[in-house]
Amino acid sequence: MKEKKPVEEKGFTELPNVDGDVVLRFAPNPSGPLHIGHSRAVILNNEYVKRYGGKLILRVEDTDPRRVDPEAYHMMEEDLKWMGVEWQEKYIQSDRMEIYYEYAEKLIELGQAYMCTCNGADFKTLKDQAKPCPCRETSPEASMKLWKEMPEMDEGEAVLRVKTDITHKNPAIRDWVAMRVVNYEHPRTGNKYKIYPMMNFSVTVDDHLMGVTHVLRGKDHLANSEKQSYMYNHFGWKIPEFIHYGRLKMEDVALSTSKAREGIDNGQYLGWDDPRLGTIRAIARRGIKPEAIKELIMEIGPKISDAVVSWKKIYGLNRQILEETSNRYFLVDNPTRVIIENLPESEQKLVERPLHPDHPERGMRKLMIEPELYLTMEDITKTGENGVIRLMDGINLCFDNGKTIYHSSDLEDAKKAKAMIVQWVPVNDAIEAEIMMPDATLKKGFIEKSASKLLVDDVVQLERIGFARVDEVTYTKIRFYFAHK
RNA sequence: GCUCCGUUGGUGUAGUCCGGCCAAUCAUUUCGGCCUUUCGAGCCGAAGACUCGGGUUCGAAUCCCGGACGGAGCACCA
Repeated sequence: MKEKKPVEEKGFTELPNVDGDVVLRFAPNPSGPLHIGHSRAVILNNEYVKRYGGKLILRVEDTDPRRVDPEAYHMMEEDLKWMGVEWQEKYIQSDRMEIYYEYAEKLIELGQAYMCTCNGADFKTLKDQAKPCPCRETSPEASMKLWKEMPEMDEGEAVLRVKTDITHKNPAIRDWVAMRVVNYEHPRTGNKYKIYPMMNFSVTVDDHLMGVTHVLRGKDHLANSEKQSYMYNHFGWKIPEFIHYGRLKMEDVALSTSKAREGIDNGQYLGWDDPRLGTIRAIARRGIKPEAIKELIMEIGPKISDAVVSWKKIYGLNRQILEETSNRYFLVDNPTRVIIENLPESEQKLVERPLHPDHPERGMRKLMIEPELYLTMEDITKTGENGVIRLMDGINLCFDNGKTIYHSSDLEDAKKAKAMIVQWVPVNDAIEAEIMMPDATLKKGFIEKSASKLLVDDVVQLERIGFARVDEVTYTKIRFYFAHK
């Protein structure tokens, strides 16, 4: 038995200022299914909760009705479950509108938020010069009055702003928007609400109310963390630890949800689980195991610099898992049917090969050497007219003028002739098979009979081809999704 | 342009806070060899890095200054 490698912790460093249990949250915007870029936040949060104890909150941030895909709510949960993530509490922000209104009013009363009726461009001009707009002087009473009138307003007529420091050296931080009017039907709440909180506002209220101790978020939120700090201070709330991780980029994969959606809509991609996409469901369908993703993220950790991950890296991690669990089968792709002219009766024998070379206890596969066999076209071509080819655990063949001729049966003969040793499938009981490749091309061929026992989601190693996940099994055909070599 | 942040082999990481034990860790990758009737695994070996320039210091990957490169933000998105 091989020893299982210990889980490398590497970049998975300690969280700062942990005092007992931690409360963490994963807070996605429901705009589509999760992709591998999300896995950094997902895995890190989940693993830190496991390490320190405490709880993980799933919070769906759907406060922009225009950016909500109703399908995403359940797709995201499916993806999280596939990744083995367990959350103890779940909130949906569109259920919490009244809470946000309540805190907006409190902030107005504190004089730390004001209704601003400037148009965006005017405000920006002033802001960029570190000058307050006239609305900043609005009294809490007057702001409150305007706030109450806000549901009657149109988009853009007024916003609620949180006071920060109008001279802050980073213009992005200056007096940010907390609430705005949105005239758009929300997939969950319909037209019940017109005033929606901005992410910075709802996040701050929720993180405080939910007792979040550590906020793990992408470094694109660096400025937001600073914006939010002002609001924490206005309320006298304790600021959680903010940890910003860098972006996770995948080689050759467009991760953006909007681009994927576009491609799906125009028929370029097969769906959210198209093998070319970087979505969690696409990766899952290809037979990548959640443990491989977890190990990847654990190695990268929560550091702020970006990480560029190659598929090879993921394949390597996945292979360590699959190698142990995957049974072996012969599949012949791009098949050519050969008829062996002079196959001796004595050589028409049963060949047995283990399902897994390291685990004989899993049993054997049985294939009959018969005159009619499928071989891969490329193997025949490479062998050529003068070469010898060996059927794995079987016999040696050569080709002459388009004919296939029995050569010998001893392995030594094959070695002497420098024969390729190839997989083969008897025509007699071959099962039709196809493999969906990572570039979404389809390979067709035949697989040996013993594969008929395979079940959907099994991952096997197709000898000399690579690892593949069983995607669909029918009476006449087995479809695989290719994982990697 | 402005504001912030980052930069260790092909890739990912350790080390950077608290300078010396770092001629730099581990993994993956690539290339050899052994083993093996596939691939993979295993074993052995090899390749390959501190962004650059100054400064401080007896001594710098580590501290300071400057440049380069890269990234993020500069929304009534999250």
